[in-house]
Amino acid sequence: MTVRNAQIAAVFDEIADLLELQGANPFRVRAYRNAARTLEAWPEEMAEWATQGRDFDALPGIGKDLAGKIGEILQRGTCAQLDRLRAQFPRGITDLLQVPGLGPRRVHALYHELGIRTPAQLLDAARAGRIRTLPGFGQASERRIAEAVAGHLERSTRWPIAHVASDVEALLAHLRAAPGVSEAMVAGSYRRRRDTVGDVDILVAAPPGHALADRLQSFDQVARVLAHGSTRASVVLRNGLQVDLRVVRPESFGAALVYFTGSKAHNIVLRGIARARRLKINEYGVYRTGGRGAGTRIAGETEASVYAAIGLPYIPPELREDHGEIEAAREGRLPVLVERADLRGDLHAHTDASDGHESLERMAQAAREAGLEYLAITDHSAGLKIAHGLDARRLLAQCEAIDRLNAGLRGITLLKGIEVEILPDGRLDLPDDVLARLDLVVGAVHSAFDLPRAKQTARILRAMDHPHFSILAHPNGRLFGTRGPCDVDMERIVRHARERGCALELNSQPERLDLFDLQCRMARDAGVPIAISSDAHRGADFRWLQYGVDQARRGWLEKGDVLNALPLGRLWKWLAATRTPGC
DNA sequence: GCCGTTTTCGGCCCGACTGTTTTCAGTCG
Repeated sequence: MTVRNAQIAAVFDEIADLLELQGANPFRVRAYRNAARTLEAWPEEMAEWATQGRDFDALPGIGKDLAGKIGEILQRGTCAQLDRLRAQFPRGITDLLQVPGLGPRRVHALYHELGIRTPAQLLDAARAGRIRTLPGFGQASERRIAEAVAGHLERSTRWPIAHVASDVEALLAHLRAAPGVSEAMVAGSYRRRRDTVGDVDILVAAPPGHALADRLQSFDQVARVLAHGSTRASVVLRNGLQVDLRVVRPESFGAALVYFTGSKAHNIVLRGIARARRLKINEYGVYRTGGRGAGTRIAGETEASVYAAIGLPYIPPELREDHGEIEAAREGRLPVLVERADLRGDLHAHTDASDGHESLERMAQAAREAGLEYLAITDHSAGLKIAHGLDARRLLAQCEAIDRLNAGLRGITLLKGIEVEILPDGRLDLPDDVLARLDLVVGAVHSAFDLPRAKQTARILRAMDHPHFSILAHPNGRLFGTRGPCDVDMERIVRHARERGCALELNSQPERLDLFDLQCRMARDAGVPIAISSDAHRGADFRWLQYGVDQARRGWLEKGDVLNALPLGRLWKWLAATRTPGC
């Protein structure tokens, strides 16, 4: 059994939870949590490091002790310390920590005073009126806990970012229209353009004493109010999304934007740099802490002023994860991130010939209106029955139709392609002589998602070895809310793509956003081009490209890393070069 | 438990809100 980084992180998180319940030194708890976050985000597997004899304490935040525990977890799947801690607490008690409003102290009290060890028992106790009897708890606490547990048991915790965009835009417009508001922006993971968000943070610049919490509550989508003070408020929208509002004076807007955009890890590093310079960063600005000028505010109106105050250039929000961006900023080697306007074409789209909803002509027109110069038509192949996939005869007929259409099109060129099924054994779903007549071949897995890692990886590697293979579509197969990613060895796939000279897709559909951000970075580092593709099934879907670009930026991609940022002439050359010689 | 431009010990980000407190602890982000 190979132990993955995510499993090591889960062990460290559970240790952290149990140490918290035990009342351990909070900084010790934080060390475990930091280690878990580092491992989750690290692009290379520690199991691989172990076979290479590399030392785990080369990871940031991992010292001798945690390095030893990583080694132990790789061998046993757990570690002695976790075993000891588990023996001291009832199984599953850490679930209680997930209930909003319950932290370690209160869970400790609930367990020791009332014997509560599960969310269901907690709900029973709250309804029976037993919680209000505990010191430090009252009737209000009891009611809120009951609501939180009931909500916790049913609520989905994250949304694809595109699913909340219309609510967010409407709410921003509602807030901006309030008198006295000079700016309103989204912060948090939404602004960092993560693929999913758990809640939405909105920041507003307005004079002190402004009744913005009331303005928030008057938004017609608000279902209930969780909290409201003079500078903060939290509400839950009708769809269950939590929105946190913060109000600051205009002169603090930049500092507050840095603060609430995060990530938390990024901010902690910024504060460390500030401390070393005898400065303090909070949501109101950057302040001197030592000498005669102590307390003087030296920055904060803009984000750039905050970064400049600690000697750094502006860092784009998508990079603020403490994944090396601060070191890069210090050394002047921040990437110049790709932008939507850099995309010259789109290399994955469907028509009504398979499961798309519009004709060739309409898709071509919509692509041109989206500012694209070329569009690859890549309908499904026959193996995907549910999508009415194309067999060789229908595909060749479509090729002829594209040739005829191209002859009359202005401002857009259609490329002849296919999204061909990668069969479970790694063969492609169409004959070689048919694939040879296409401009590009996009290969995709739509079946046998649950193959074991070695077989799934070998299946994809074999498909990539096909002489006409161009791009691997949605490489993980994740469909948010439907299925998780396939178990594949992405490092091997990236290495193989480099050796084979083919590309990986970053699928821009909001439920996919696949490649993931860290994998984009891995591909970039390996020199493998990425196609940011819409996978459009109707003309309106070209708007998804923005979400793909957002994720590409999180993966540190520059224009030069993106295949469809090439002008058409250079794309033709790339496509010709990627075909294995002799075919 | 980690770490070093205050350095191998003594720090570790910091402020707002809530509830139950009568001055603050717990939780959250």
